[in-house]
Amino acid sequence: MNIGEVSKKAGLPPKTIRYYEDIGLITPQRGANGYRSFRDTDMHKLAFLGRSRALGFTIEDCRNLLALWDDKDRASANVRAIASQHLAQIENKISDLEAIRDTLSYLVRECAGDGRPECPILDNLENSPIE
Amino acid sequence: MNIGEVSKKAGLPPKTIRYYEDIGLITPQRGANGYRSFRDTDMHKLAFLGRSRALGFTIEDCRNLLALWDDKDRASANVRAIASQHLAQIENKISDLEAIRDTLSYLVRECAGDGRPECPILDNLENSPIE
DNA sequence: TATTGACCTTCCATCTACTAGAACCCTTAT
DNA sequence: ATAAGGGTTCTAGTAGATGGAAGGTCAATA
Repeated sequence: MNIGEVSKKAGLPPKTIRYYEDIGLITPQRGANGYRSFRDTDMHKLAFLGRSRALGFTIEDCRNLLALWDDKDRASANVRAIASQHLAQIENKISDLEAIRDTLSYLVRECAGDGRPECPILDNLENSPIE
Repeated sequence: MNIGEVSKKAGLPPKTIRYYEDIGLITPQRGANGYRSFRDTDMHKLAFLGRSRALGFTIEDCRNLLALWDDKDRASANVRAIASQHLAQIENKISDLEAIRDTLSYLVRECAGDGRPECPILDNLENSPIE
């Protein structure tokens, strides 16, 4: 399989696939013409990577998850540790964003948004936080 | 005021302040010794930038907000447009993260997390999404 | 056979918003 | 004189790709 076909099947752009090879996540073989030649295992890895990245795992997490996936003697505890650490970070990020959202939506509500210069949003950014 | 003092007052690292000068957000004067010499307006701008960034506005948004702040003939509609666009992005990001959080927390709950190799997390990453 | 067009290759640059570090200058106190 | 603690510039690196240029390959057609 050439990169274009793999790209369609895995749902990843060719550039991304080449990048993943660059950083050692996959190691496709090469044909006589120099083209990358992907086997099924490469495809599966790419699909795995696509889903891991879609869940927000970092590349390094993906690398570790991929290694655990390959290791049939793994302990699921190791997988779970990575996932729950990531989950905790997601939850923190959600809280942060919710706080920002609350402030922003309050300010947007307060702002007349017309032709006049008075603006609670700028007032807030100029002075200390609301509360 | 030298950069160290401004750094403490504005709550921004000196490196960041120099970077903000580099990209043209502030233009402090220089003393005879080559040191940056910050005036009150620079301080206010930096504080403004600190709060804008804390609300997640991009540097380009900050640049525009700063220009509107300076413009006493501004229309608050322009400020509100920037803020509500940003708010919409925040809300989208929150939704995305919540979906990820739900998937992850389900998978983490399902995984035994012991010494055995069986792992619903890896199973999910290997195959299609849960649902 | 020549050529077109769709593929593939590598390499370098760019993006965001800083941050780390090296090498060096200035000021003040001892 | 020298040492500490400022300040300066410069380059390079971070994460995770993405864009574009310059060129090689392949299958089909005129």
